[in-house]
Amino acid sequence: MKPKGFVRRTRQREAILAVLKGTKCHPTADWVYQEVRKEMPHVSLGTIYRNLRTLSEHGEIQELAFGSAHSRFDANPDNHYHFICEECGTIEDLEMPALAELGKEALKLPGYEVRGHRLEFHGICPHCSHHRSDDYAN
Amino acid sequence: MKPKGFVRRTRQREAILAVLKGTKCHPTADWVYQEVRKEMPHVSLGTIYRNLRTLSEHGEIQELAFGSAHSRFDANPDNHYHFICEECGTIEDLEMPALAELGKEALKLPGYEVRGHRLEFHGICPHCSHHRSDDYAN
DNA sequence: GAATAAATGAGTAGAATTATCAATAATGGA
DNA sequence: TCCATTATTGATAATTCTACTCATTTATTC
Ligand SMILES: [Mn+2]
Ligand SMILES: [Mn+2]
Ligand SMILES: [Zn+2]
Ligand SMILES: [Zn+2]
Repeated sequence: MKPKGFVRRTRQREAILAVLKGTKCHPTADWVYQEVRKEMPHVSLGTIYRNLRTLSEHGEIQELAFGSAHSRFDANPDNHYHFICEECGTIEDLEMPALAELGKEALKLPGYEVRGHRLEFHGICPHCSHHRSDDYAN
Repeated sequence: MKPKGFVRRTRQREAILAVLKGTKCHPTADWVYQEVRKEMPHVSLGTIYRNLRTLSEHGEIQELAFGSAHSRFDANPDNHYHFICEECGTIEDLEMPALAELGKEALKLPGYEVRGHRLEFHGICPHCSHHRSDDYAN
């Protein structure tokens, strides 16, 4: 029987994945669009966005973004680390002290001038974890 | 004598900074806008964006964003770290192995389910570093 | 108080991303 | 091979976030 909600294999999706696998440049959606268009001139930009999301939801690629795309601001200008909830998007400070060794580790790269680093953890916050167990109780 | 290019102290900027200092929630520009409006109903959204940028350029606050706002995509779904150039925005993979201890460190937080972490270094890439010394040569 | 120019408010513009929906095409079964 | 189903597409409109414009206001120094 035909499963409901399965993922189809389309020429467009294959092309997008191939383009992404063929570069090391961590491209934007639009860059991928321009590349795919060379082989498939009628492809739609919406298709690119849709597939990039689908692919990353299925763990075939990853999206590098800060949570929900738009900027967040922090009154504390000193480097510190954050926990971001995948469910509700809240961002919380971690008490963990900034790791000086991390900077030194990366300084080994010849020619690179490392000025700082950012570390963030993601997962489920206690609040959302609660809600989830409520759901299972139904 | 009046210096040129100095930063003025305005009611709006003070209010924005006060709002930001008064929360731990890492708000968006719009959230700050709604808050400031309660005390200052005629404040403009443009003023909020302008000041948030000014304040972070002067190191009084920090902006949490992924480089140039829009998403980048990566064909490699496994966790690995990146170097981001502040000048040209290029993102490069680091050979550094993912640090397992980091996850364990954060797992100490009770109630949090840590699923992963992201680490990125920022600074100046060799290419831009070159250009910069060219500039000084003039 | 007057001169200066930084900053504001109101509106417009742009860029990135998402939503809509009729048409298309991938899939598994007959 | 043909069919029914429905995930996916292409084209376009709509949103959303952020930057820009410019006349007016206002903080700052003298
Ligand atoms: Mn913080
Ligand atoms: Mn990468
Ligand atoms: Zn949560
Ligand atoms: Zn660079």
